[in-house]
Amino acid sequence: MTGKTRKGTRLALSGSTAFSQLRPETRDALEAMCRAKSYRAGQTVIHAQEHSGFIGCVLSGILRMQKTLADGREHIVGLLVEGDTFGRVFDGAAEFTIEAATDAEFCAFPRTKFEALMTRAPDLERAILLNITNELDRAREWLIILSNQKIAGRISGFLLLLCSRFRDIDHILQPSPEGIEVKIPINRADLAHLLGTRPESISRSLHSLRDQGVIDILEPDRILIRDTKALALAADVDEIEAISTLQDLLKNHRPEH
Amino acid sequence: MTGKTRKGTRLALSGSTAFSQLRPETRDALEAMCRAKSYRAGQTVIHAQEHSGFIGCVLSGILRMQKTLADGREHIVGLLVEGDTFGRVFDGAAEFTIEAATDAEFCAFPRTKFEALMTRAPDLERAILLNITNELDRAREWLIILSNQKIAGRISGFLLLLCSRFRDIDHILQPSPEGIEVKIPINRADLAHLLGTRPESISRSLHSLRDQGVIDILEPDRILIRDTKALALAADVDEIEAISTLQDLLKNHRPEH
DNA sequence: GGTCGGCATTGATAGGTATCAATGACCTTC
DNA sequence: GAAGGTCATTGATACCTATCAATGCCGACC
Repeated sequence: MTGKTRKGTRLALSGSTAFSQLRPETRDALEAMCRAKSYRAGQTVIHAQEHSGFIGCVLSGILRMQKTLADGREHIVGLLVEGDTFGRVFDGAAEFTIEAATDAEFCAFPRTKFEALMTRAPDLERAILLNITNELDRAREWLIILSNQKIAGRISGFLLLLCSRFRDIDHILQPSPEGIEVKIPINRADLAHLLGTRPESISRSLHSLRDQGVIDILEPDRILIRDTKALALAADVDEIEAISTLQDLLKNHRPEH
Repeated sequence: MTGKTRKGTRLALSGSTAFSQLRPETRDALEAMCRAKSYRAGQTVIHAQEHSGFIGCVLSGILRMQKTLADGREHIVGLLVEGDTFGRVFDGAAEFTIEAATDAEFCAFPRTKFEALMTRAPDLERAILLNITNELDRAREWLIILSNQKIAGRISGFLLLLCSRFRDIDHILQPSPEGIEVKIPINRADLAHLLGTRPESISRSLHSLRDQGVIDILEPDRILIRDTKALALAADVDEIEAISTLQDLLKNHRPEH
């Protein structure tokens, strides 16, 4: 069991965008202090306003970062997938609750030890800095997507974001001759919370996009993107960069590794 | 002129949340490398997709961070006020354009020198890390505000955010016996871009809030918050934390220093 | 096999917002 | 003082979405 944990962790740390550039010594130190954890869908990993005792790095599954509003509704501010890190370093309590959207595993680094290592290993501190910088850009891209008045536009933006962000995760994205197949990793209610709307509207907009021939709905959570250009147009986003991402995906059309 | 620049910079660096905790040597090094710049309203400071040559720290005025969409519309992802920093360190090109929303001054640190100092001075690197962590939280708070379906709710959230974030900047916030007076630092069009809507809707929602007695519109850009509780309710936000911020403001009701 | 519960979908309706168009207030400029 | 421009506001209308309600689908569980 320990062996299994170690192996999974090593894979995760080298695969993670945050930790891929670390010096071997630093990575060894990280592996030595980490402990694998697994949660079932719906469980809470970190409560908002609580000083979490660890920094986490997702190994598998999806975590959602969210805030519960005064009226009980929840809004999701981000999803965490394999390779993503979470938890605050050198700073106060978490602002958002983190819950498992699906069954999920992650490795946890004790906060105190992690911070001590950061102070000792400049490459780790630099890696964290770069990681947060990217997170910030992603959060701001979300702002753009959420600012789209029409729900179909937000969904399009979401699908495009999945394509650009999860392009190497083949259980989410799967290029095919007919287009790009996207596995939506969360249910309609979560998707609605993420896009600032309601499940009914998600459903209607998705089917509207299908009727226009932009996408196909293979299953409720499996979408086939047919017309990349129309999708980018609906998303009202920088067309050129979105399409180039999608074209890349279609070209790299690897059968399987 | 040099003297004036130095003085302004020193004030800014100690007042800035990002740099307030630095060691004196580090701050001196920063001051030595910085150069004051000023822009007029509407001018572009950094173009999106460009490697900016400097890191900036706002001294006065308002900068807006934005992205131009395919159809020519612009969406604002954040505002920068005095003490805020901008520009990317150790990473690629900027994702967003930065423009002066009002006449503005900031001090610029040459990127290469700044990065060299960061590598040399761990306290600076740590300060930047904490700064970006806070930026990230703020961006995610924006996500919550933008997820509000009703425009009046978004405006309420925006006003509350101004109160919590700019509580020490007295040319923006001014507590009074009747409530809190807020100076909105941007015009209706920018506010609409920020909140993902249109100027007409901003106007209507603002006047609707006035008719309900929640706020007063002293001038188009001067809002008096009368009923803090109703505002928090409209914003659909964590009532307790929002109200406590506002109560604090009303208590500290300093006449002027 | 049958029942229950979660989830996606569909329908009907009321309410809110985008959009187009026009007006008015204020400031700058000549 | 007149003219032009920017900006906030107001009005009318079509469109879109939230909401409530109901149906159908599917897997879990007994």
